[in-house]
Amino acid sequence: MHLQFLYIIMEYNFQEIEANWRKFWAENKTFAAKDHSDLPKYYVLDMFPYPSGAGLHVGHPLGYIASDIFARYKRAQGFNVLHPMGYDSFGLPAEQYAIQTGQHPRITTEQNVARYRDQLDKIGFSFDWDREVRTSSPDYYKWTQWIFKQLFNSYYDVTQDKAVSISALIAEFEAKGNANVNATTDYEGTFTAAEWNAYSEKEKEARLQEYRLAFLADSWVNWCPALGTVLANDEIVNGKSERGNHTVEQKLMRQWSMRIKAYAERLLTGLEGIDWTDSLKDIQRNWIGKSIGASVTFTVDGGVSGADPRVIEVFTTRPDTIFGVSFMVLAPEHPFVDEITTDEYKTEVENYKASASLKSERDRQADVKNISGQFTGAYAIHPFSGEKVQIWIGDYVLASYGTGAVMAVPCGDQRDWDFAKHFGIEIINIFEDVDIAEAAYTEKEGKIANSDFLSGLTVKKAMKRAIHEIETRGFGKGKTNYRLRDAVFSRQRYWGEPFPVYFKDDLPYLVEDDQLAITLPDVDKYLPTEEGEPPLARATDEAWGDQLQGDRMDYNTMPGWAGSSWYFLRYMDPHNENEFVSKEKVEYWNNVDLYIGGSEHATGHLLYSRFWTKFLYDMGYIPFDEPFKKLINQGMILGRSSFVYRTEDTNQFVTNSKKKEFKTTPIHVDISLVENDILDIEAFKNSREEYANAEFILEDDGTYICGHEVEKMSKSKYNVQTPDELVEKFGADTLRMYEMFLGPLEQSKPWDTQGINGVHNFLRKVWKLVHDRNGNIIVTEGEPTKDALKTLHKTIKKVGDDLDRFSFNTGVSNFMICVNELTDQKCNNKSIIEQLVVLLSSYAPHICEELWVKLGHEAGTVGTQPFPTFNADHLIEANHKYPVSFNGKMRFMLELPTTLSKDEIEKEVLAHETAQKWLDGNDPKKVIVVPGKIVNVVI
RNA sequence: GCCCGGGUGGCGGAAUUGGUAGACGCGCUGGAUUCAAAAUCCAGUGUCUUCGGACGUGCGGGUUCGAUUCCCGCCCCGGGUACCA
Repeated sequence: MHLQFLYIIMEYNFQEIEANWRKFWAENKTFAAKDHSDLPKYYVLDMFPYPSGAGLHVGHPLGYIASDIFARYKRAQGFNVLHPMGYDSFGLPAEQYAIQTGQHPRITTEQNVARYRDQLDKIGFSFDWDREVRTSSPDYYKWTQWIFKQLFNSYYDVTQDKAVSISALIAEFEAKGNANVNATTDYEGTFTAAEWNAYSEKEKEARLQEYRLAFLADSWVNWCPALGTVLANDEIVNGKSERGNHTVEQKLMRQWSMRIKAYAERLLTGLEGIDWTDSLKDIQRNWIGKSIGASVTFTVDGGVSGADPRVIEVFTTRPDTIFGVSFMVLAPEHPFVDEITTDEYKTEVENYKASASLKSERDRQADVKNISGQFTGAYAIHPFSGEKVQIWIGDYVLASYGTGAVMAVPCGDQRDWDFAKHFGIEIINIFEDVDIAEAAYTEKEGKIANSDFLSGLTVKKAMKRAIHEIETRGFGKGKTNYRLRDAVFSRQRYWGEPFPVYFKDDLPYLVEDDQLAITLPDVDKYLPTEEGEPPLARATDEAWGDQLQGDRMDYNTMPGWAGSSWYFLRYMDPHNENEFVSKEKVEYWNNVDLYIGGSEHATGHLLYSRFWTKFLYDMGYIPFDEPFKKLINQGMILGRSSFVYRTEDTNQFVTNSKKKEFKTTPIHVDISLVENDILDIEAFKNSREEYANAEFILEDDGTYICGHEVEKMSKSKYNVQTPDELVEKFGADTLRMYEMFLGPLEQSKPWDTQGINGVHNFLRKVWKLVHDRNGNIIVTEGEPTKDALKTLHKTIKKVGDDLDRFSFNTGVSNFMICVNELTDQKCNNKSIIEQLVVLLSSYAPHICEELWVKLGHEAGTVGTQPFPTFNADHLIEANHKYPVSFNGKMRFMLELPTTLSKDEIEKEVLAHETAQKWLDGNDPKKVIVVPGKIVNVVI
């Protein structure tokens, strides 16, 4: 017994080895990144986690392991690597917990961070922990507030195509009014310098708010009564809140917003220069939703009694089809509807509006197939033909997109076609030689007909000509529309960044820089006030202390994406008290070379951080305008749930193969009670009181076999695998390699612990290359064999190539092949094993550090060894084994010298007896010889 | 509907430029070792087979001496998005 225990220790005592090296790395700050270095820099970043109470499961570290291997690889290649980690520590779960328990979210967050840190440390990451950031720390959010101030103090100058200080705009207003101003704004009117200078302070500020990049506006927001807060569009899934699945309604509120629309075009074109997957770029492109076309005005016939004639503006992507317009449709909510409706149609229109408003956005979408609408009795004048066209209202036109009105071209748009057919409206065909009897013609090809000056032109030319005519005749202008909306930036929550804003006479004023950070005041409860004010309104004057200014502080807090939009910059200079990042450091580290994280952030974090980066670039604070050069989305690791089958209304469980004989309900069973699908019946009985007296119908061999299913890992499915227990059982090196071995990084794949033994055995084999059974070092000095050199260099090449293309799974395979071959060769040669250890150290750092020392080197230096150099000479072979095919089917192998010419190879092959057999006396029609590859004989 | 991915043994997956399909690992089968079990080691493992071979990468076609790989048409799965004018 005692001997056996010793024997195991001698073999590969990963627990002791890993604990020692973790301590060594921490004490020696082995992975500290140097801010000043002659080496080229490389920045490897993970999306920092929100520290939730549930801790990490095996899916979380997948990306961290990949990025860590890559960071270590880059160090070996001679780069000065920045590889930091931190916490996105503001967020709703800690606040919800505070509401339930009264515990301050700061305490909850600190506890969770400690737990995360402990879990992360166990996996042996090479993070530079001295650079840790937490978005909820005042040292950090001081600068989030500072960036907000910069946004508040800026507007977007369209002519210069960049953000500019608002003081330049004020100077222009004072000197010349807004006549020459070309800025992104919601303001459409004009004023002179004299008018501006006569404005009251309140009026001036109201006007400026319409230009600022961070601004206050009454906006329709997604209000979630259950959470007592506003949600961003991407925090809503299918009309319900992403967190908690609560109902969301529309509400008009005074909110902070970010004028991200100003950056729509640059966010789009910037995608071209960065190495992200096509699918992710597509998601962002769709989200920004650029459409090119024209805005065209139609005048309402006869006007409105006692007022100027109403002019309806529409947006169209097909100005070339303008002669196909046979009616117009307004959204039921369009402001002109009541004015233009004739007395004759008043009742019908009112009824239609009422029924449309009852339908929620969701109902409308679900009801796409049903065509509905109502004629208003009014007509508009076609700008070119002068014909009268009917004006309808219909709920297929959305008030929130474009101008809330469309010019309907039934021959060229399927929805318009359906609408016209349904209501028997005329369909004008303006396409040459196209039949539109059955459906609209939506292709952008062919020629336009029946269209005055556009007739005979191709669609492409007609578009240009149409826009030209529209502009010269004053009916409108070429225009580009974006689906992207400005982002609401305030939340009625407690656990977020307070705004550096106070109000005086209801006007917002910024807190001075030297008074930042405005820290969170304590409150008695983490809920909205009785009057529906945010939780910060509960803070007493004492709680605010000397931070209190003006009539009151801003009671909102910033959304989750505020802190995460710039955190990658703070890692470069985490302790700087005077700047968010120093110029010198941001110029050295520059943007992120490799960013790894989930694709669920495609339209949130990844868009907002690009926006802020472009803004900070415009203001001259940073030298780049894209934050993440290369992005990899790691796939999800799915859980493998186990099921037992209970027969209905009993306490009797049926084994998997017999469950069909009964009426059963599948019940999730904790995966820790199951091994290789076999249920530990005693443990199951003990797991819950209700199972104590359970009865079982077993397999014929007396076991209970569980069913299984692959699904998302979650507590409620009892399929969560934590990394901790695996590190305990197999070691961090095994876990790291196994997670990589599961499959391609980007792919979703099921978690299955069965295979982990294979990887663990691999590491034991590595250990055995250096040790005998008693733990003695057995490496030999001297020249390595040719075979060993070939094995090593083949591996150097493959592992290096695999790393360069982020194929971590095949890298692990290649290590296994290498070690299998060296074991077969009985190779214990020191020079070979040393290089293997250096190569392997990025994947399995603990064991490699240990072996490196045992091979006689200084502790902690394996990571700084240069990546082994590949030498192709070792792979040169005298012979090549040719697969010989007949008509493309492989028939036999033939080993031939690599020096042979094509003709000589052909001769040798045809002379071979097996070839003669397949030829069966016939002459080959053709023989294809690819030297060094294959031979194919065609008969 | 539209836009992206993907479909290969019992399972996870490999095949990087059109050149031996199934590397590597798991699982399974048989054997060695053991009082026994675990662990370890060895051999086998795509399907069918009359043991010659035939078939085989979602389905149907095509290009090619040769196709998992390229082209055309379809089916299924995953993700994104949607009366976006």
